[in-house]
Amino acid sequence: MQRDVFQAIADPTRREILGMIAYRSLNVNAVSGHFDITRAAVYKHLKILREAGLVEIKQAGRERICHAKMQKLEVVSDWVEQYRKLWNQKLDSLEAYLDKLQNSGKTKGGISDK
Amino acid sequence: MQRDVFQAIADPTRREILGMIAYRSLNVNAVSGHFDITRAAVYKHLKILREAGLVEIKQAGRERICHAKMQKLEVVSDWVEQYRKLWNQKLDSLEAYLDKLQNSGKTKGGISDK
DNA sequence: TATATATGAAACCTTTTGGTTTCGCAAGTG
DNA sequence: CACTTGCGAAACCAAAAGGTTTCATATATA
Repeated sequence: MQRDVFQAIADPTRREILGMIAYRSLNVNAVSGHFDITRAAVYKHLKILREAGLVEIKQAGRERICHAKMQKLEVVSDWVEQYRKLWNQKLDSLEAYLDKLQNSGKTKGGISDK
Repeated sequence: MQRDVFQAIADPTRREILGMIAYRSLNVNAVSGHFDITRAAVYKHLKILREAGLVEIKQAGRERICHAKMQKLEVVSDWVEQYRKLWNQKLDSLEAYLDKLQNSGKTKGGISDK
């Protein structure tokens, strides 16, 4: 439980599962039917997604319906977006600017002085 | 090479490395110095980040300077943001709406008809 | 030149992943 | 009730991950 969302979405099969059920919940069989791997393997992926909070499974008769909880992706969004300014701007000029900073403030270490 | 960015950022150590060098490039030793694991282990993480295109390493004398290439995160941003509307809106009402859609169009399978 | 620094890479190890088979059980159905 | 469906879980496996130690090599420096 409380598995890392970053790790949960690292696997392409799991991202595909999320895409499948994002707008339309499906039962376990329907999900596994879209893949070439066994139902058991898909079930394991679902378990990992559940542990990350990205999927909830509710019983309906003998079926278990998989619901995507995409709001859990917000932690990923937050992490990525904090760096957006680093690639949204003209990177060349930004890098030139940062290089200047780096060359003027060498005392902090990291890159050894020559 | 051409390693998956999602998998590259799945590891917390690698995300921390990226955070360290995002605004200020560092040499390999400086990066590994911030972790309790061995330099060799950090070097392996750097290798994975490099293979994903998230880090570039340039030689400078006997040092190798690690530069973060955060624009590579855009593929992650794109994937996540396509689902933002699913959690930005009042989810309860959206889900109710989708449930209606689901109950009216049962022919497509997925959830078996009762 | 001898020594110290900064890396790269190989060999080896343990745990985690991603899969497969197999078996058991609960819930609908004929 | 017997049978089919839809799952969940266990046992087992090979490969990948994440680490460690060790060794070789290139670049500075005293």
